[in-house]
Amino acid sequence: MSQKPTSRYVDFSKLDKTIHEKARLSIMALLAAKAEWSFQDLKSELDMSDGNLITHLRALHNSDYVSMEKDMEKRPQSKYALTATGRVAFERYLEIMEQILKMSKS
Amino acid sequence: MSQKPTSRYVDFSKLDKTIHEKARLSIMALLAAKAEWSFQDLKSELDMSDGNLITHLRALHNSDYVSMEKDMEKRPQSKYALTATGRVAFERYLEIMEQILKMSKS
DNA sequence: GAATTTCACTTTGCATCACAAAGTGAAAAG
DNA sequence: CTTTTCACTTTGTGATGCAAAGTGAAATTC
Repeated sequence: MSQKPTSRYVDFSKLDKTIHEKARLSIMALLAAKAEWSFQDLKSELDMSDGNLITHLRALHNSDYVSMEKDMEKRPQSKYALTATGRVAFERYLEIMEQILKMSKS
Repeated sequence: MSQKPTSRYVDFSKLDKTIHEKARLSIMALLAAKAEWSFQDLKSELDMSDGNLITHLRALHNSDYVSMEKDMEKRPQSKYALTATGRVAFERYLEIMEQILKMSKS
């Protein structure tokens, strides 16, 4: 069933495309470093437009990597966090990236 | 002149976009690991179409990251390698990626 | 030596996608 | 009650990743 033969090098195809995109990698890294972020904090930290940020957050949410929690009691203030799935996927991404680093340095 | 304020986190905007793209990152990593590659070897290692591969190689060449050397004596057999510029840019990319790894793991 | 294959491309075309700008609706602030 | 803030949504555009098919020259096969 698996068609790609193993090589001496890293299998780059395993690099999760959803995570690899720069903007989303940034978001994932921030969410991994601090548990919960508001939309506003992510926005000012990453310096992205509303539309762009929400689009990437939605993409990550659709992959079940990020949870969106709307706090409806206080004015619309959403909280974003990694899901368990997201954490696992991100760790996997980091592992492969680390292999690339190792391979590239030697 | 520089408008973006420094934050506690990694400055993701410094991640070289030309290198970050998956296909080109793969190429750069392979060229960093082994000095010279033929078109054919890159192609079979990365499992990419001709058009796709040459496009990415050309993009890297246009940024002066990769040298293309046509060996005209023997049938068209091109050799690809990192330029000095390319090596520096790639090392810089790896440094930033390493910061992201560190930050994400703690 | 004619036909086929290999190689390193080029061209074309499509579909995805990043991104910005402007709009929306509700709540809070003034 | 008007304005601002917040968390979005909608729309539009340009870039770009990628495959498929073509090209031309050299090497190989017959």
